[in-house]
Amino acid sequence: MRIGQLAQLVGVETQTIRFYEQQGLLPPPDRQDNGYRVYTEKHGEGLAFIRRCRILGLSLAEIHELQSYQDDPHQPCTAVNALLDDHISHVRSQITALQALEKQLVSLRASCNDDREVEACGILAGISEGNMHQQ
Amino acid sequence: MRIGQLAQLVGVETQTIRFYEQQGLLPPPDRQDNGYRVYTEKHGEGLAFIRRCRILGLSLAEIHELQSYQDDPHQPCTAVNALLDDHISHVRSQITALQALEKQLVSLRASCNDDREVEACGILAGISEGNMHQQ
DNA sequence: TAAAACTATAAAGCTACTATAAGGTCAATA
DNA sequence: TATTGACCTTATAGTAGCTTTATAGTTTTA
Ligand SMILES: [Zn+2]
Ligand SMILES: [Zn+2]
Ligand SMILES: [Zn+2]
Ligand SMILES: [Zn+2]
Repeated sequence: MRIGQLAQLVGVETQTIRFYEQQGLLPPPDRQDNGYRVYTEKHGEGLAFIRRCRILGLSLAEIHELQSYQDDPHQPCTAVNALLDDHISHVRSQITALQALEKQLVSLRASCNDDREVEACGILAGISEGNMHQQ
Repeated sequence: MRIGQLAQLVGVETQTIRFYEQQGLLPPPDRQDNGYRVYTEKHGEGLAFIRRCRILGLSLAEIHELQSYQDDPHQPCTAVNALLDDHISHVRSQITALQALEKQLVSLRASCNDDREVEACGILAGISEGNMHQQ
């Protein structure tokens, strides 16, 4: 299987596959005589794993960590679970921060209607005066 | 006022100030004979404005846009209000996406306890098998 | 006077790709 | 046979918003 086929199979661009290889997330495949990469089914599984992790918002570093656990299958999986717990709390704190931000933005938006000049814009005034609620 | 004092006043690093100048967000200040930048109060206000915008999650491009409106104070402020509306909807869609992600992560987390080997980890199995709910 | 603290520029690093450039390989076609 | 087109290769730069590093000159302080 060449790189283009693998890319289409998993739904990724070819450059992304080379990038993962370069980052050490995908093992370097064999090459044909002409230098073309040749992939096996295992590479497909590895790449799909990476992509599903990315969809879950895991960083490449976190994925690398998960892969290192997979290489040691008889260890307890405590670290895997902890990694996910950490990630969940990251996501939750992002949500909290964005919700606070939304509140600020909505209240700022309420300080202006559409019938003013820039000079009198309640939004610009609100930002300039710095009367923003601290989070 | 030199760059270090301005930085301390606004709570920014000196490099950040130079960066904003380079990006065209802060007007280039006068220089002393030795080349040191000399800032006025206006620069302080401008920098504080940028920082408050950043706290509100506005991009440098959005800030630049706001500044261009400020340069034309007798235009109607419709564009300012629209910019904020757009930004609010960006933030809201981020929140929605993250909440969906959190759900997925929590359900994945529930598929494992702490007393397994990596081989049998419900989380790694869940990711590998790809039985993830589509968003 | 010499060290500490400050300033300057330029360039690289961070994340996770994406895009571009310049070129080699291969099968099918005119 | 020449050439088109689709595919592959590497290397390099761009994205956002800084932060870090390197190297060097200046001012302040001990
Ligand atoms: Zn994470
Ligand atoms: Zn307005
Ligand atoms: Zn925005
Ligand atoms: Zn587990």
